[in-house]
Amino acid sequence: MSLHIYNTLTRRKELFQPLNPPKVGMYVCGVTVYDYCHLGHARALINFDVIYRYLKRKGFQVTYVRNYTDVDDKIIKRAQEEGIAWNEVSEKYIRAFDEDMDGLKLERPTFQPRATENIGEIVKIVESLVEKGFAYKAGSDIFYSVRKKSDYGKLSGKKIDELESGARVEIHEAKNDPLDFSLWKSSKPGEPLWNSPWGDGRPGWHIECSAMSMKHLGLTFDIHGGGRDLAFPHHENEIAQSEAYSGKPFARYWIHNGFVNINAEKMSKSLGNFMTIREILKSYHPEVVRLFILSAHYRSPLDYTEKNMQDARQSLSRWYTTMSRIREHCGKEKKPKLGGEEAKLGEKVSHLYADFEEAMDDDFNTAQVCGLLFDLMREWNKVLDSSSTICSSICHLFVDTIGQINEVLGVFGSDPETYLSFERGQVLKAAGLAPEEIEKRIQARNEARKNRKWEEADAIRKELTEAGVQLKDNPDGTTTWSVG
RNA sequence: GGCGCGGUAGCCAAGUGGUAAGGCAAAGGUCUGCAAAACCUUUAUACGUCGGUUCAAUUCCGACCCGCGCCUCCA
Repeated sequence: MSLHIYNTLTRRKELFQPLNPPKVGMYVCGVTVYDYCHLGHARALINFDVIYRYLKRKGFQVTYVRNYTDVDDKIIKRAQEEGIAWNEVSEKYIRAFDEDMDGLKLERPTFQPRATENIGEIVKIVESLVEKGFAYKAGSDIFYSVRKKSDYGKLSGKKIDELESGARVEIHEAKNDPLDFSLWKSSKPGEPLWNSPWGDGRPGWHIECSAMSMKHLGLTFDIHGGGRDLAFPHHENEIAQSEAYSGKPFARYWIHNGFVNINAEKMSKSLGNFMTIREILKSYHPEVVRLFILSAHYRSPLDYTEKNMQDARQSLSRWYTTMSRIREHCGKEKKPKLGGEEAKLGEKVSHLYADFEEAMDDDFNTAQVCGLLFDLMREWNKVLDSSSTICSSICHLFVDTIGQINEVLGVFGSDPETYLSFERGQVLKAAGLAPEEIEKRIQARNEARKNRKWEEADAIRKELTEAGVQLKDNPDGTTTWSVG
């Protein structure tokens, strides 16, 4: 099967056929750097990270561009509130964004252009739009005229007249039409400014993405993505101005991810119901965050609750516990023949990659991949429980395949011990316990057990359990502990 | 008001024109001094409601109800 992508433009899943295979150009709208990013941003970032990685895995040569919007009303407002320069604000939050990206284990895009570094390109496009009659000067501002092209609204399925009957369009007396949007804004005193044929000013919001995408990917390119909320007006306006400028189709496949909800409502800055990425990373391993996000399909709404996060954490702990068991068996001797359960497992393992690919080819169905993996986890535990020797080729094939899946999802493929000890560290830190302390308790408990003082032994165990530490009495008489 | 998306077990969540992946939670069992972990079994007469098409629909079509999103900055 080959890759099919749901295209917002056609509202259908379509076979993905790049313009110039094996090259693929992908542009994703980044963030406006005026504050810390929240989980909603993380979802978009992680989804497109996975899409980028999967396309590469499929053998495409992907040029991935994601911008920083580093000049904007909100940045200026923030700077004024804090009494600092506007670019101090943007610099600060670009750094924060980069830290969050690393925290979430995102791969860096091929290019991460900033609006302010592309003013020349922006001015050039605006000039051309004015020349061609798609844009006009009103006062010291330049506006794009939405009625100059008949297909305005094709991405979001909206019609200009219907939009205007809605009462929420901003009234700006300088505009010819309420839906016209600014390409270039004149600057007020104290605001950032660049020279232009229309006087000092700064770019409007939408034009930067047109300029930066076409600069790096060409006039027509393959994939353009972002959150659902960007489809209108941002992406719609990008299409209008870009196609008016180039006379060619702009992006061919439009991908939009769904929101992260809290109490069935969209997580957003304005509602104040958000969790920043850095807050979440204080309590959760990055892979837990990735698993939480990837366990739902990217277009579905995703509910953030503490319980759902804990579920993801627990699933991942179980996963790595099993992976740890499997690795132990990897080195063991080879058995010539496979028994019933083991043969069944071997069968599943052997087509795991194909199953993974089939799920991903179907519009990046990461939720299905998770199901696949947890199903296999049960199979493994079953075999591991019943046999002390496992055919090592199955172990190696499995670990190898998981490694490949991990390259795409950024989950499931870490060293199990590293992951589990991280989890241990977090629980211990929360409980204020040191490993040595736990060992001491275990010894005390085993002493009590030896003397058949069960009550005393159980009291110690209960104490540790309440601190989040689980004890496990092994068949060989030793006691080990784990968390979560 | 316009446009769009979605309603699957207690919860989260895939999926299919021929009677529903996976996870969590719950119950019973194996194991254990008791536990924990792991494994086994059980847990949706059925996928919002009502119609229609069909030999057959949860899956297609229509209407309706409910939720959400966009139409203003927003991932």
